[in-house]
Amino acid sequence: MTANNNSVQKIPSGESASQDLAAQMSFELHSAARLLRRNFDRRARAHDLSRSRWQVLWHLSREQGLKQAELAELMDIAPISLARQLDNLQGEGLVERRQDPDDRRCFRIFLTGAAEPALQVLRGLAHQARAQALAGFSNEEVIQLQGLLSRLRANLTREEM
Amino acid sequence: MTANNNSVQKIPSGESASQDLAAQMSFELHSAARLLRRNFDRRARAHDLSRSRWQVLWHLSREQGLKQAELAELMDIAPISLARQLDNLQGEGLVERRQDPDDRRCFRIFLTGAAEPALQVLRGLAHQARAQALAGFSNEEVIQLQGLLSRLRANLTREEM
DNA sequence: CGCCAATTATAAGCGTGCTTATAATCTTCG
DNA sequence: CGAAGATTATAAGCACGCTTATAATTGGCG
Repeated sequence: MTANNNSVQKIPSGESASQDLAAQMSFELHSAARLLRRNFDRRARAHDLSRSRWQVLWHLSREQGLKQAELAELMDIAPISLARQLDNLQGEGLVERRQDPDDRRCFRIFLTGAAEPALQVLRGLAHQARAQALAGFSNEEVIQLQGLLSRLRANLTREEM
Repeated sequence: MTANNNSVQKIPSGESASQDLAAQMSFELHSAARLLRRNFDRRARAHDLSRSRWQVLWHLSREQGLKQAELAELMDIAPISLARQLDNLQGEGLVERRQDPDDRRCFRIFLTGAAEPALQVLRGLAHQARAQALAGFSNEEVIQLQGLLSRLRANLTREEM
């Protein structure tokens, strides 16, 4: 029952080489994303902002007045995940839920004035994190990376299969 | 106290345009990584494999006999996070901890024979997920993406600042 | 030798995402 | 109108990462 197989079979064909490349890329992607997140988190913690908080604030700073479901969709998380974050942020007075006058089921989400200082800090932190991440990248390379990721994302987004 | 500021100030300078680009790229990176993960998870769930499980198995299939701390380092997660996964995997008989003869503090981690079928499934799933993600990508583009991500990762890895 | 710092694994508890289920409300259509 | 189904928010409970703290062991150094 302890018969482990140590032989790491390297299949030599071209097909598998391309697979190996893709696997390595996936790993890089995963890893890069986590490092970026972690890097930002580390900076943010000193300012009492945590990951989910800044994500919500960042999206709200781009567009306010959405209902929760819409915002969640935009952020690409489940509505319930957002609800809890909003509970916290509302508790701290950074956002507010306003009743939609036309539909009593839903709220519209807005930043409060108290959020502005946090947003200022946020922008600074994001700037720092990206400066480190993209050190040595030309503007063109950033565009290139953005384009490739965007295509990859589109591939995965459309009809789940 | 509800004085929210709806004006989304678009600062027009070139410096900020480049910042905006970088911000967009960060979002894409984050998003692409999550979608890839989620896509794989969705496929894997049907086979009773969960994310952390396959990550551990995948790394082990590349190198066995590491101690937990080393494996965790390789996987870029905290040792304690790995410990819980190994508890589960060991409970299912897919991996085993062998006492290191020279250092009674640590274990060496190995796959058992029972892990092989899971690995087979895993490779198939990974193949599918990547095929979807990289649809329409040339081999060169994958290499390009891999290279850019690798540089980004290196930037974030070295000395935490 | 004997003590102190480092290393290894683990425990406790938190944050944040998810799935699944529920209550309230809206919309549609017989 | 009124019942059925969709939509919106929320609740309960799980998965898995993290930080911080603890126990066992090792290794170095007075």
